[in-house]
Order: sequence, then C-alpha cells, then structure tokens
Amino acid sequence: MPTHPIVKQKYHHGDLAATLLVAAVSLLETKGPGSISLREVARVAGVSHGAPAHHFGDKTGLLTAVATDGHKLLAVALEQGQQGKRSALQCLIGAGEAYVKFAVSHPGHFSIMFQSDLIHCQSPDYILAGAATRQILEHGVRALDTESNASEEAVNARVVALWSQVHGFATLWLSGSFGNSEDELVFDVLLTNMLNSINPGF
Amino acid sequence: MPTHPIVKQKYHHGDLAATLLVAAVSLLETKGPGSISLREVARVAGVSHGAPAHHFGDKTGLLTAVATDGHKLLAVALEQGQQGKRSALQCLIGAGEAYVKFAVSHPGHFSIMFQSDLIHCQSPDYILAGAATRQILEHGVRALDTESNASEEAVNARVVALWSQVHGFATLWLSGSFGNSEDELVFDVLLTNMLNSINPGF
DNA sequence: TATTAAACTTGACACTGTCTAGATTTGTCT
DNA sequence: AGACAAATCTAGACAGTGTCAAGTTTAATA
Repeated sequence: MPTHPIVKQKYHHGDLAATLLVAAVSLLETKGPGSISLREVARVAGVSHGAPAHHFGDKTGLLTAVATDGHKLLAVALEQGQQGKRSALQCLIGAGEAYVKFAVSHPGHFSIMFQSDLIHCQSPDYILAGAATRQILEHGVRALDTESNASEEAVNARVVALWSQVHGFATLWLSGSFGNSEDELVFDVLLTNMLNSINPGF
Repeated sequence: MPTHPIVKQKYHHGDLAATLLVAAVSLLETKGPGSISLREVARVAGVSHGAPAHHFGDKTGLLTAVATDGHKLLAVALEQGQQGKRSALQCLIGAGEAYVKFAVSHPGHFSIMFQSDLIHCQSPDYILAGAATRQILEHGVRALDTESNASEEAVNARVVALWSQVHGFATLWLSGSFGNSEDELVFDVLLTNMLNSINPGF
C-alpha cells in the first residue's frame, strides 16, 4: 500500500524529458550555467539522479537540448518581432529588439545557447537551430539592401554588425556591466537609442 | 637527502599567487570557464589542492582575480589601440579593434571577465578594473562628439552601441557562431567591415 | 498472455570544493 | 643568535557531483 495513495507516483513519468528541460532552464536562471548540477535538475523534476542519462545521455546532452530549444524559441521571437513593420529598416530594428528582449526574458536559455564549452556544439539539431537565427537576420538585411543592390560581402558585414550589436547588448546587460539597474526604463532607453543608430545606408 | 637535489622543491613556493593565475588562465583556455577545476589548477602549479585557498579564498576568488587581471590588461590594450591615430573617429575605431583583438588573443581571461555567476562581481577590485574599461571607451566617444556638442544621453547611447558591438563580435567569434573558420583573413575582413560601419554622426 | 523494449532506480567509483588540523618556513623582536 | 609569531603550504576528511553498470518496474508488442 502506498503511503500517499492520492498522488500516485508512477514509475514511468510519462513526460520526463520535457520536465527535465523545464527544471534545467529554471536552475540555469538561478544558479547560472557554470554552477548548475545535473543531480539537482533530477531532484527538482522528482526523479532519481540517473534518470536524465536515459533521455539526454549526459549533462552536456541536457544542456545542448536546452540550447537548441532556446535557438528555436529565438527564431520564433525574431519572426514575430518583424511582423507588422512598415519599412525594411523598421523590420530589421524589430528583429534586433526581439533578439535582446528574448535574451532578457529567457535568461536561462540564453545563458547556455552560446557556451560552446558546455554543450555539444557539433550536434546537428543545435547547428540547424542556430543557423535559423542567422538566416532570419540575413533575410532582414537582404530585404533592406536590395534597393541599394549591395554586394554579398556588404550584406554579410551588415549581418555581422547587427548580430554583434544586439548580442553584445544582451550579454552585457545580463552580466550587469551597464550597472545593475533594475529600472526597466533605463533598459528601454539604452536599447532604443542603440537600435536607432542603425542607419539604412551604412 | 632529497631525491632531486638539483631542483629543490621548496615548501614555500615564493610566488604562488601569480603562478596559480597563470595556470588558471591556461586551463580556462582549454577547458573553458564551466569545466575548470580548482584542484587541477593547483596540480598544474605543482602545489597541493588546498594551497589556492590561502591566496584566493575559494574557487570563485581565484576566478575573480583572473577576471580582474583581464580587465586591467584590456584597459592597457584599449589605450594602446588608440595611440597614433589621427582623428577622434580613428581613435575610437582603434579602441574597438583592440577590444576584439584582446578577447581573441586572451580567450582565457575574456571567458571569465563577464561571467557574473562564476566570480565575486561585487569585489571592489573587480568593479574598479571594469569601470576603467568603460571610462576609456567613454573618453573616446566624448572626444568624437565634442565637435557636434552632443548631449550626455547621446554620448551614453554611443558608448553602449560601440561597446555592445565589439563585445558581441568577440563573444560570437569565440563561440564559433560565425562558422568555426580558422582563417585569420575572414576574421579581419569581418571585423574591419564592422568597425568601418561606425559613422561619425550616428 | 509471454516476451521484449523502454523507463527509471540503485549502488558504486573517481573526482570536485571546502573545511580543519598540522607541518614547514619566514620574519620579527629582544 | 634564539624564541616566538605569522605566513605558507600539506594532508585528511566530508558532502556533493557526473557517469557507469546492473537491477527493477512498467509499457508495448506479438
């Protein structure tokens, strides 16, 4: 007879992989990617310490899955950030804004997405998901530059410049390098000013 | 009688703190900030596993020292990157170039400098060293904007924009997000193109 | 229903960070 | 110089970690 007959603890969780991912993201937000513990993830998910291995192989595998999920979510956010914009420039700025806001609103995911020493960055799923992000940015830049029939190299340079800027802003903000102001207004002002510095003609 | 009379292993190392820092940087380059082990640092330095505690308190303390050293080295690199430039704009671009090249040539230091979950980011030394970096960038921007009597807010926005761009470029390059091309030419082209996109008038 | 595969648990192992107590060296004071 | 104190490093212990192997329970399949 079980001690807690009402809440039946089934041997098979049913949806453990997804539960582990949620727990991992939660712990990434609090502990950070360098201090996260696989056993604690299992504990939060309510399973034994060996359970994650069956779904993700090892700790790196679990973190890779989180990173891959993060890239997929980011791609969706970038698409949404472009919707309903008038000009191609506004479209690109919308994507940049979405990039930064995704990072700030999903710190758990973002904290691991580019940590190549903690994930299997050769994983096909991860590479594929990451390439989608880049493609969306590139598509936006290309739409802006078609009018001024820009060279392939110029488009590439602009993608790198835009990506670097929003990625750097997100990273520096999350690390507290801009001063650990909790003020949301400061964040918006900084971000808006930076994005407005993107000029159509380079 | 010692077994190795020539190389005398002294009980007191003499300069252990510096040796530990060098070992830590070396391991940060190979293992990465999330996988570095304090005991291995001690092993590389040739001392017992408990030795680092006496100089740096704990693992976080050692990593904080590396990060602080990194910020000091970066400040020097930024100053040097500005020297001998004609215009204020070229000066600023030189600093940006120095920022990225420092990150790529000191991956061990740079990998930990902004990881707020792995260091004591409230440490006065660390805060001071980090503020110097920001001040140099701000000084460069201010020199550029004095002619066009820019507002305080505009200067601040430009600092954030420039810092974000070079920091993001360095981070993305080191994470392999631009494609893990070992080609140095690709790096230079990408960086130069990006820096040239910095326009004097915003 | 019997058998097989999947999902999860349990125990073990080496390794880690940190704490404590002790050993060795250096510096200082008389 | 000699004694004492401080600084420096070692050595052992402890709980916690990732990963492996073997075993147990459940689901799927035939």
